[in-house]
Amino acid sequence: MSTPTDSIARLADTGHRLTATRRAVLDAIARSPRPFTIEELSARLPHIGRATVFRTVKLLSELDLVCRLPLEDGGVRYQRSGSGEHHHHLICGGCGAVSEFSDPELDDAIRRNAAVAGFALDAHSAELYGRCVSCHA
Amino acid sequence: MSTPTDSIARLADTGHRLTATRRAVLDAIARSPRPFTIEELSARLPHIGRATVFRTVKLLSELDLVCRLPLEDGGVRYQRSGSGEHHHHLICGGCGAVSEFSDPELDDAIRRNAAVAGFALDAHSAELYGRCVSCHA
DNA sequence: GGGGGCGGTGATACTTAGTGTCAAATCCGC
DNA sequence: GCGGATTTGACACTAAGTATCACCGCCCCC
Repeated sequence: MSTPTDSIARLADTGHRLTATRRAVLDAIARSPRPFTIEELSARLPHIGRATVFRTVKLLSELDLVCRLPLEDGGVRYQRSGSGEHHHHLICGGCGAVSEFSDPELDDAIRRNAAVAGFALDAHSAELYGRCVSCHA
Repeated sequence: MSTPTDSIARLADTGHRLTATRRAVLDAIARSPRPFTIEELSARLPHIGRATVFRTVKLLSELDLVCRLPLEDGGVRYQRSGSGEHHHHLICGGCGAVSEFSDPELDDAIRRNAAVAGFALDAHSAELYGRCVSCHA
Protein backbone atom coordinates (compact mmCIF):
# COMPACT_ATOMS: atom_id res chain seq x y z
CA MET A 1 0.00 0.00 0.00
CA SER A 2 1.36 3.42 -0.88
CA THR A 3 1.94 5.50 2.23
CA PRO A 4 1.79 9.26 2.68
CA THR A 5 5.59 9.15 2.76
CA ASP A 6 5.74 7.44 -0.63
CA SER A 7 3.30 9.97 -1.96
CA ILE A 8 5.30 12.90 -0.68
CA ALA A 9 8.41 11.49 -2.32
CA ARG A 10 6.51 10.94 -5.57
CA LEU A 11 5.23 14.50 -5.59
CA ALA A 12 8.70 15.89 -4.99
CA ASP A 13 10.21 13.64 -7.68
CA THR A 14 7.74 14.92 -10.24
CA GLY A 15 8.44 18.57 -9.56
CA HIS A 16 5.42 19.39 -7.44
CA ARG A 17 5.47 21.40 -4.27
CA LEU A 18 4.92 19.86 -0.88
CA THR A 19 2.45 22.25 0.61
CA ALA A 20 0.68 21.96 3.94
CA THR A 21 -2.58 21.66 2.02
CA ARG A 22 -1.37 18.67 0.03
CA ARG A 23 -0.07 16.99 3.15
CA ALA A 24 -3.45 17.44 4.79
CA VAL A 25 -5.23 15.91 1.79
CA LEU A 26 -2.79 12.98 1.68
CA ASP A 27 -3.29 12.45 5.36
CA ALA A 28 -7.08 12.45 5.05
CA ILE A 29 -6.84 9.95 2.19
CA ALA A 30 -4.50 7.73 4.20
CA ARG A 31 -7.05 7.65 7.00
CA SER A 32 -9.91 6.62 4.69
CA PRO A 33 -10.66 2.99 5.37
CA ARG A 34 -12.77 2.70 2.25
CA PRO A 35 -13.22 4.31 -1.13
CA PHE A 36 -14.29 7.91 -0.72
CA THR A 37 -16.03 10.60 -2.72
CA ILE A 38 -14.56 14.08 -3.11
CA GLU A 39 -17.47 15.47 -1.11
CA GLU A 40 -16.68 13.16 1.80
CA LEU A 41 -13.02 14.02 1.71
CA SER A 42 -13.79 17.69 1.41
CA ALA A 43 -16.13 17.51 4.42
CA ARG A 44 -13.24 16.18 6.47
CA LEU A 45 -11.04 19.08 5.38
CA PRO A 46 -13.23 22.07 6.12
CA HIS A 47 -10.43 24.59 5.88
CA ILE A 48 -9.47 23.42 2.39
CA GLY A 49 -11.38 24.56 -0.68
CA ARG A 50 -13.41 22.06 -2.61
CA ALA A 51 -11.68 22.95 -5.88
CA THR A 52 -8.32 22.30 -4.24
CA VAL A 53 -9.45 18.88 -3.09
CA PHE A 54 -10.49 18.09 -6.66
CA ARG A 55 -7.18 19.38 -8.01
CA THR A 56 -5.13 17.45 -5.48
CA VAL A 57 -6.96 14.18 -6.05
CA LYS A 58 -6.65 14.65 -9.79
CA LEU A 59 -2.92 15.23 -9.42
CA LEU A 60 -2.57 12.14 -7.25
CA SER A 61 -4.48 10.05 -9.72
CA GLU A 62 -2.21 11.24 -12.53
CA LEU A 63 0.70 10.01 -10.42
CA ASP A 64 -1.11 6.66 -9.89
CA LEU A 65 -1.22 7.23 -6.14
CA VAL A 66 -4.99 7.31 -6.14
CA CYS A 67 -7.41 5.41 -8.40
CA ARG A 68 -10.64 6.77 -9.76
CA LEU A 69 -13.38 4.14 -9.49
CA PRO A 70 -16.34 4.45 -11.83
CA LEU A 71 -19.17 2.62 -10.07
CA GLU A 72 -21.80 0.51 -11.73
CA ASP A 73 -24.52 3.03 -10.88
CA GLY A 74 -22.64 5.86 -12.57
CA GLY A 75 -21.21 7.30 -9.36
CA VAL A 76 -17.50 7.80 -8.79
CA ARG A 77 -15.28 7.09 -5.80
CA TYR A 78 -11.57 7.29 -5.25
CA GLN A 79 -9.18 5.07 -3.37
CA ARG A 80 -5.51 5.03 -2.49
CA SER A 81 -3.68 2.93 -4.98
CA GLY A 82 -2.34 -0.23 -3.38
CA SER A 83 0.60 -0.50 -5.70
CA GLY A 84 1.17 2.63 -7.74
CA GLU A 85 1.20 0.27 -10.72
CA HIS A 86 -1.18 -0.68 -13.46
CA HIS A 87 -4.07 -2.78 -12.20
CA HIS A 88 -7.79 -3.38 -12.45
CA HIS A 89 -10.58 -3.36 -9.89
CA LEU A 90 -13.13 -5.70 -8.43
CA ILE A 91 -15.90 -3.51 -7.07
CA CYS A 92 -18.38 -4.99 -4.63
CA GLY A 93 -21.92 -3.68 -5.04
CA GLY A 94 -22.79 -4.90 -1.53
CA CYS A 95 -20.29 -3.31 0.82
CA GLY A 96 -18.48 -1.08 -1.64
CA ALA A 97 -15.14 -2.77 -1.03
CA VAL A 98 -12.68 -2.60 -3.88
CA SER A 99 -9.84 -4.98 -4.49
CA GLU A 100 -7.11 -4.65 -7.05
CA PHE A 101 -5.60 -7.24 -9.31
CA SER A 102 -3.08 -7.36 -12.11
CA ASP A 103 -3.16 -9.96 -14.81
CA PRO A 104 -0.71 -10.03 -17.70
CA GLU A 105 -3.02 -12.36 -19.60
CA LEU A 106 -5.86 -9.89 -19.38
CA ASP A 107 -3.57 -7.10 -20.54
CA ASP A 108 -2.31 -9.30 -23.37
CA ALA A 109 -5.85 -10.02 -24.49
CA ILE A 110 -6.51 -6.28 -24.54
CA ARG A 111 -3.35 -5.53 -26.51
CA ARG A 112 -4.10 -8.33 -28.95
CA ASN A 113 -7.56 -6.95 -29.70
CA ALA A 114 -6.16 -3.49 -30.25
CA ALA A 115 -3.52 -4.88 -32.60
CA VAL A 116 -6.07 -6.87 -34.60
CA ALA A 117 -8.03 -3.65 -35.18
CA GLY A 118 -4.84 -1.76 -36.15
CA PHE A 119 -5.45 0.45 -33.17
CA ALA A 120 -2.57 2.25 -31.40
CA LEU A 121 -3.48 1.65 -27.79
CA ASP A 122 -2.57 4.25 -25.23
CA ALA A 123 -4.76 3.40 -22.29
CA HIS A 124 -7.45 1.04 -21.19
CA SER A 125 -9.77 0.49 -18.29
CA ALA A 126 -11.44 -2.60 -16.96
CA GLU A 127 -13.77 -2.77 -14.00
CA LEU A 128 -15.43 -5.89 -12.61
CA TYR A 129 -18.71 -5.50 -10.73
CA GLY A 130 -20.29 -8.05 -8.45
CA ARG A 131 -20.24 -9.29 -4.85
CA CYS A 132 -17.19 -9.90 -2.72
CA VAL A 133 -16.72 -13.12 -0.73
CA SER A 134 -18.41 -11.84 2.42
CA CYS A 135 -21.33 -10.14 0.66
CA HIS A 136 -21.93 -13.18 -1.51
CA ALA A 137 -21.98 -15.63 1.39
CA MET B 1 -25.99 -3.20 -37.00
CA SER B 2 -29.27 -3.01 -35.11
CA THR B 3 -31.89 -1.18 -37.13
CA PRO B 4 -34.82 0.93 -35.96
CA THR B 5 -36.99 -2.05 -36.92
CA ASP B 6 -35.04 -4.37 -34.63
CA SER B 7 -35.31 -1.80 -31.89
CA ILE B 8 -39.03 -1.41 -32.31
CA ALA B 9 -39.42 -5.18 -32.10
CA ARG B 10 -37.25 -5.32 -28.99
CA LEU B 11 -39.23 -2.60 -27.28
CA ALA B 12 -42.49 -4.37 -28.02
CA ASP B 13 -41.09 -7.72 -26.87
CA THR B 14 -40.11 -6.25 -23.54
CA GLY B 15 -43.51 -4.75 -22.83
CA HIS B 16 -42.78 -1.14 -23.71
CA ARG B 17 -44.98 1.10 -25.76
CA LEU B 18 -44.09 2.21 -29.24
CA THR B 19 -44.89 5.87 -29.04
CA ALA B 20 -44.30 8.49 -31.70
CA THR B 21 -41.76 10.07 -29.37
CA ARG B 22 -39.75 6.87 -29.09
CA ARG B 23 -39.86 6.35 -32.82
CA ALA B 24 -38.52 9.86 -33.33
CA VAL B 25 -35.66 9.24 -30.90
CA LEU B 26 -34.83 5.90 -32.52
CA ASP B 27 -34.87 7.55 -35.89
CA ALA B 28 -32.55 10.35 -34.79
CA ILE B 29 -30.17 7.77 -33.32
CA ALA B 30 -30.27 5.73 -36.50
CA ARG B 31 -29.26 8.81 -38.47
CA SER B 32 -26.28 9.57 -36.22
CA PRO B 33 -23.18 8.70 -38.17
CA ARG B 34 -21.04 8.89 -35.04
CA PRO B 35 -21.33 8.59 -31.29
CA PHE B 36 -23.56 11.32 -29.94
CA THR B 37 -24.19 13.13 -26.69
CA ILE B 38 -27.66 13.51 -25.24
CA GLU B 39 -27.42 17.26 -25.81
CA GLU B 40 -26.72 16.74 -29.50
CA LEU B 41 -29.54 14.30 -29.86
CA SER B 42 -31.87 16.55 -27.94
CA ALA B 43 -30.96 19.52 -30.15
CA ARG B 44 -32.07 17.48 -33.16
CA LEU B 45 -35.39 16.74 -31.49
CA PRO B 46 -36.56 20.20 -30.48
CA HIS B 47 -40.14 19.16 -29.85
CA ILE B 48 -39.06 16.39 -27.44
CA GLY B 49 -38.18 17.16 -23.84
CA ARG B 50 -34.61 16.67 -22.69
CA ALA B 51 -35.69 14.42 -19.82
CA THR B 52 -37.53 12.19 -22.27
CA VAL B 53 -34.44 11.89 -24.43
CA PHE B 54 -32.47 10.82 -21.35
CA ARG B 55 -35.17 8.35 -20.38
CA THR B 56 -35.40 6.88 -23.85
CA VAL B 57 -31.66 6.47 -24.27
CA LYS B 58 -31.45 4.91 -20.82
CA LEU B 59 -34.19 2.47 -21.74
CA LEU B 60 -32.44 1.59 -24.99
CA SER B 61 -29.17 1.05 -23.24
CA GLU B 62 -30.86 -1.29 -20.77
CA LEU B 63 -32.09 -3.25 -23.77
CA ASP B 64 -28.52 -3.27 -25.20
CA LEU B 65 -29.68 -1.37 -28.26
CA VAL B 66 -27.49 1.59 -27.42
CA CYS B 67 -24.09 1.62 -25.68
CA ARG B 68 -22.92 4.20 -23.22
CA LEU B 69 -19.31 5.16 -23.95
CA PRO B 70 -17.29 6.64 -21.10
CA LEU B 71 -14.56 8.68 -22.81
CA GLU B 72 -11.00 9.02 -21.66
CA ASP B 73 -11.51 12.69 -20.79
CA GLY B 74 -14.46 11.89 -18.53
CA GLY B 75 -17.14 12.81 -21.08
CA VAL B 76 -19.84 10.39 -22.17
CA ARG B 77 -21.26 9.57 -25.57
CA TYR B 78 -23.75 7.03 -26.78
CA GLN B 79 -23.85 4.89 -29.88
CA ARG B 80 -26.19 2.42 -31.46
CA SER B 81 -25.12 -1.05 -30.52
CA GLY B 82 -23.79 -2.92 -33.52
CA SER B 83 -24.87 -6.28 -32.25
CA GLY B 84 -27.17 -6.10 -29.27
CA GLU B 85 -24.70 -8.48 -27.62
CA HIS B 86 -21.93 -8.26 -25.09
CA HIS B 87 -18.87 -6.49 -26.47
CA HIS B 88 -16.14 -4.00 -25.70
CA HIS B 89 -15.06 -0.76 -27.34
CA LEU B 90 -12.05 0.71 -29.04
CA ILE B 91 -12.41 4.46 -28.73
CA CYS B 92 -10.30 6.69 -30.97
CA GLY B 93 -9.12 9.88 -29.29
CA GLY B 94 -8.44 11.43 -32.70
CA CYS B 95 -11.66 11.21 -34.66
CA GLY B 96 -13.93 9.84 -31.96
CA ALA B 97 -14.74 6.71 -33.92
CA VAL B 98 -15.72 3.71 -31.87
CA SER B 99 -15.42 0.12 -32.93
CA GLU B 100 -16.73 -2.88 -31.13
CA PHE B 101 -15.13 -6.23 -30.53
CA SER B 102 -15.91 -9.42 -28.66
CA ASP B 103 -13.25 -11.71 -27.36
CA PRO B 104 -14.03 -14.85 -25.37
CA GLU B 105 -10.42 -14.97 -24.15
CA LEU B 106 -10.71 -11.52 -22.69
CA ASP B 107 -13.98 -12.44 -21.02
CA ASP B 108 -12.38 -15.64 -19.71
CA ALA B 109 -9.49 -13.70 -18.25
CA ILE B 110 -11.98 -11.44 -16.50
CA ARG B 111 -14.00 -14.36 -15.13
CA ARG B 112 -10.85 -16.12 -13.98
CA ASN B 113 -9.71 -13.10 -12.00
CA ALA B 114 -13.11 -12.75 -10.38
CA ALA B 115 -13.09 -16.44 -9.45
CA VAL B 116 -9.60 -16.23 -7.95
CA ALA B 117 -10.81 -13.44 -5.69
CA GLY B 118 -13.94 -15.40 -4.72
CA PHE B 119 -15.95 -12.65 -6.32
CA ALA B 120 -19.44 -13.29 -7.75
CA LEU B 121 -19.22 -11.37 -11.00
CA ASP B 122 -22.34 -9.78 -12.37
CA ALA B 123 -21.03 -7.26 -14.87
CA HIS B 124 -17.83 -5.83 -16.23
CA SER B 125 -16.68 -3.09 -18.49
CA ALA B 126 -13.58 -2.69 -20.60
CA GLU B 127 -12.73 0.29 -22.76
CA LEU B 128 -9.63 0.66 -24.93
CA TYR B 129 -8.41 4.16 -25.71
CA GLY B 130 -5.98 5.12 -28.45
CA ARG B 131 -5.84 5.98 -32.15
CA CYS B 132 -7.62 4.21 -34.94
CA VAL B 133 -5.83 3.14 -38.13
CA SER B 134 -6.51 6.37 -40.03
CA CYS B 135 -5.70 8.71 -37.14
CA HIS B 136 -2.54 6.83 -36.33
CA ALA B 137 -1.22 6.91 -39.89
C1' DG C 1 -66.77 4.15 -30.60
C1' DG C 2 -66.45 6.05 -25.76
C1' DG C 3 -64.48 5.87 -21.26
C1' DG C 4 -60.78 4.73 -17.95
C1' DG C 5 -56.35 3.46 -16.35
C1' DC C 6 -51.61 3.27 -16.73
C1' DG C 7 -47.51 4.19 -19.01
C1' DG C 8 -45.25 8.00 -21.18
C1' DT C 9 -44.18 12.98 -21.63
C1' DG C 10 -42.77 17.85 -20.78
C1' DA C 11 -41.44 21.50 -17.87
C1' DT C 12 -38.76 22.68 -14.47
C1' DA C 13 -36.02 22.48 -10.59
C1' DC C 14 -32.49 20.03 -8.54
C1' DT C 15 -28.23 17.11 -7.78
C1' DT C 16 -23.65 15.56 -8.49
C1' DA C 17 -19.13 15.76 -10.44
C1' DG C 18 -16.05 18.56 -12.02
C1' DT C 19 -13.78 22.99 -14.41
C1' DG C 20 -12.42 28.09 -15.21
C1' DT C 21 -10.98 32.34 -13.44
C1' DC C 22 -8.37 35.37 -10.95
C1' DA C 23 -6.60 37.71 -7.04
C1' DA C 24 -4.19 36.57 -2.92
C1' DA C 25 -1.23 33.50 -0.38
C1' DT C 26 2.52 30.33 -0.11
C1' DC C 27 6.69 27.95 -1.23
C1' DC C 28 11.49 27.39 -2.06
C1' DG C 29 16.01 28.42 -4.40
C1' DC C 30 19.01 31.94 -3.95
C1' DG D 1 14.67 37.41 3.61
C1' DC D 2 13.39 38.20 -1.51
C1' DG D 3 11.16 37.32 -5.73
C1' DG D 4 9.11 34.62 -9.17
C1' DA D 5 6.51 30.61 -9.97
C1' DT D 6 3.14 27.61 -8.02
C1' DT D 7 -0.72 26.83 -5.38
C1' DT D 8 -4.87 28.07 -3.16
C1' DG D 9 -9.72 29.71 -2.16
C1' DA D 10 -13.89 31.63 -3.52
C1' DC D 11 -17.18 31.53 -6.62
C1' DA D 12 -19.42 31.08 -10.75
C1' DC D 13 -20.15 27.94 -14.13
C1' DT D 14 -20.77 23.52 -17.06
C1' DA D 15 -22.24 18.85 -17.99
C1' DA D 16 -24.67 14.75 -17.03
C1' DG D 17 -28.35 13.04 -15.09
C1' DT D 18 -32.55 12.63 -11.70
C1' DA D 19 -37.01 13.94 -9.25
C1' DT D 20 -41.41 15.65 -9.31
C1' DC D 21 -45.78 16.18 -10.91
C1' DA D 22 -49.54 17.48 -13.72
C1' DC D 23 -51.07 16.33 -18.13
C1' DC D 24 -51.48 13.50 -22.36
C1' DG D 25 -52.56 9.69 -25.20
C1' DC D 26 -52.39 4.76 -26.19
C1' DC D 27 -54.81 0.58 -25.60
C1' DC D 28 -58.23 -2.39 -23.65
C1' DC D 29 -62.77 -3.38 -22.52
C1' DC D 30 -67.36 -2.90 -23.08
